[in-house]
Amino acid sequence: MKNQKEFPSCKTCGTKHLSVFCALNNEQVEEIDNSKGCNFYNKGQVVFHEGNRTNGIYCINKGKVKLFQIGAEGKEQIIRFAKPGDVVGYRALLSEEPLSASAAALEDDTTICFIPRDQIFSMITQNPNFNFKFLKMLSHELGEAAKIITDLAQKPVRERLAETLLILKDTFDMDEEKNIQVKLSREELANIVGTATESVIRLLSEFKKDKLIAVEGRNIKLLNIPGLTRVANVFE
Amino acid sequence: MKNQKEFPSCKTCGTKHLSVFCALNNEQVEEIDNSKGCNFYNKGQVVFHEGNRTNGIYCINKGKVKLFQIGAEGKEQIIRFAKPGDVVGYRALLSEEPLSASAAALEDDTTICFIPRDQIFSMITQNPNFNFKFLKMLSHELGEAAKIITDLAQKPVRERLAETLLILKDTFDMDEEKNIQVKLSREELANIVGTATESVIRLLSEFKKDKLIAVEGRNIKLLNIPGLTRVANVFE
DNA sequence: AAAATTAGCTGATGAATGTCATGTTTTAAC
DNA sequence: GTTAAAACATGACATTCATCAGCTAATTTT
Repeated sequence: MKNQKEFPSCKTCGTKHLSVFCALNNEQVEEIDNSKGCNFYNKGQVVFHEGNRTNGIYCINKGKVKLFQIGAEGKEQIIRFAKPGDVVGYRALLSEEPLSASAAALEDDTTICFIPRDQIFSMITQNPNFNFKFLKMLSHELGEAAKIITDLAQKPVRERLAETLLILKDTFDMDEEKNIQVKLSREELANIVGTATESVIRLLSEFKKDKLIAVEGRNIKLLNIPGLTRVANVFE
Repeated sequence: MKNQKEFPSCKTCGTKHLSVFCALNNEQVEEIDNSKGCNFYNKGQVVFHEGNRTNGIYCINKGKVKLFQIGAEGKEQIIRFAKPGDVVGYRALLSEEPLSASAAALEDDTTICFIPRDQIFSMITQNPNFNFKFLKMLSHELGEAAKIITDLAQKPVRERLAETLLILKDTFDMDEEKNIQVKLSREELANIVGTATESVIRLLSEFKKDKLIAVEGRNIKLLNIPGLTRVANVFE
């Protein structure tokens, strides 16, 4: 029963003010809290499977999650990441389509709440602010997806890897020593960039040689962010 | 004043039942009709520019439109197409971000209505069905974008071109003789697939040699759809 | 602790595909 | 109708990058 005491409550959830749920009033938070379920995942464990139906949305309370599709040759393609306060599974719920991606925990003790469909739909209908949060989140994501499409279609692997490192930095932040606060395998990096694991390994060494980054195992330190930005060929 | 007589009315618009606007009642259609504007575009003319702000959404009444971003080397990347009944510009409006893509007419006499922001927002708030149409449209588009990302990251050019032809068929239909009902330059095809114009030219000849398609100028006839599907390596 | 598995690394090689050059055809402009 | 411009086509070549093989280091399992 050790996990029992860590079972989170929406009322005291520190991620609330960062998430879509910040649009809810106390009464509505109470309602979510009563209807939600919560699960704990170790690194690598799958939260939901691409192709299945979902009956609610998942809210990350603790830990990190990757969203990925399995492509033509059974290869994983990482589409997106989620951290505390982020929700996943909402795309499938709102489109009433099967899940377009699988989700897996990136860390041990990843804690994820599940809010059933009916609560979400009723809040969307009742609370226009909550509704607009979803419209905004979806349309923002769609814009991000379009950028990724253009980059994948036009930029070479080297630039895409540099950009991926910068995106990971923006998503998960750095500590005081400029370490990106997420640990990914070379293979996972390759599955974001859309390249082979060996190419990631070689390019990381190049970046290291050029003093753009420092690497210790899965720990990546961004030594020269303007330099990386130049490599990534990012203007805006 | 020749165009005047072709100025469309929402009340009689044949595309209404196909579009998000099918969720509106007569009174609301009337309101949209009174507030909307309408413009005519010739082939190549730009409807809106990436990076600008939008103050409403665009509804295609007649003709075809491409949505594209300009990538790193100034190269066009086509993100999506729109045909009568489709709306464009809604992503930027709902996210309150600048337009993430430009839109240009693919045919002469393309007719596009503009519905101002306030009407859209007030209908979303008033009419839950209309609201859910947008949620569904956005989340569906997001799913499509994820598929495209995985394909761009993992499939070779040959497969992507075959898949593009099949997607164009699904989007714009074929006539009785299996001609895809949209005319694109080789360069535009390249800008969907994410490849060089020369590669598209070569691969189209290969498909032609393999009796998968017939080509006459910009007219592409799909002779063997199961064959193309196999080349595209599409399962679902 | 030993064995086995997984992850990381490096070099060699070849295939896919982008680039460049050039010519031809089609379309648009005058 | 002639000229100019754009689109299409093809060959030669260069480059990027994936694949394969083999090896070492780090984890995990037994």
